[in-house]
Amino acid sequence: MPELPEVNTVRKGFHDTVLNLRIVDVQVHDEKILRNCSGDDFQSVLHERFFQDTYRQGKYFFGDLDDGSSVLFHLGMTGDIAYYNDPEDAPKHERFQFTFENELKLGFNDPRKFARILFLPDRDEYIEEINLGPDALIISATDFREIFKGRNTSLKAVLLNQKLISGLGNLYVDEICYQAKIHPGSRAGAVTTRKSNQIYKLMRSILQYAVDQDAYYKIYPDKWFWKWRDEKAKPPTGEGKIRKAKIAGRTTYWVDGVQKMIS
DNA sequence: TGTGATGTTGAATG
DNA sequence: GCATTCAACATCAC
Repeated sequence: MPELPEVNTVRKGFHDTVLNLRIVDVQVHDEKILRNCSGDDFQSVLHERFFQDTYRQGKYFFGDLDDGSSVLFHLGMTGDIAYYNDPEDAPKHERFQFTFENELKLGFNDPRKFARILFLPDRDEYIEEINLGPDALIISATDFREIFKGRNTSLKAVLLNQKLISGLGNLYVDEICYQAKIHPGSRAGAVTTRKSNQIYKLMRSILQYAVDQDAYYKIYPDKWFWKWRDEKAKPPTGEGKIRKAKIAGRTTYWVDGVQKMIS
């Protein structure tokens, strides 16, 4: 599920649902996704605290607590948050659960356990420490252009590199490359300023649209590549042929004859 | 039944 | 430092 728009939707739900509600109970069912503390530690640092604000950079979403510390929710591939009152409604792969003062429960669901949950005394320090790149919706056109310069790797590898720009994942990168009519395997260093600006504009419009739709992909426009990501499908315009290959280690689709390779 | 999947990290290799 | 590839994580869907 989660690239920038999906993570933002989860953040927004969290923001609108649990802010300023005191945590009265924490249950950890599986500590594996807690990456820097034990279940017991997690429980004791959160007990009687409340979330005051949220912050997102790329796919990293933070709940900021009333004492200045934060909890990082990185959803990995299958992380999601459910809210419920009846314990019977707990999601199937719930890894931990908060109960708030109004008896509402937050369940963190994650079938594949790729999520990373960290307790952070100082989130800004953490962001700096891991060298997380600027958010894809915040980076300037000028800085965006810089991330390609001198790089011998593929365009796709650069766009997926969270240390250069954060928030893009496999699906949105393919969508951006399709709409920009550029082959994802193009050499990053060969991207011109003109092309970079075009990619930048499309990236912004695609992400902003998805964010505005709460990442509800079923209502994305028919002309988007999204719905056609399938080797056997006909390209959206009827022109060219859909291809599939591994690029930057990820399954990549593009339309041969429409997306130009630059090298 | 086997395969691959919206992600990240660390290790090993060149 | 840069780039690539691989394994690891655990479950589900086709």
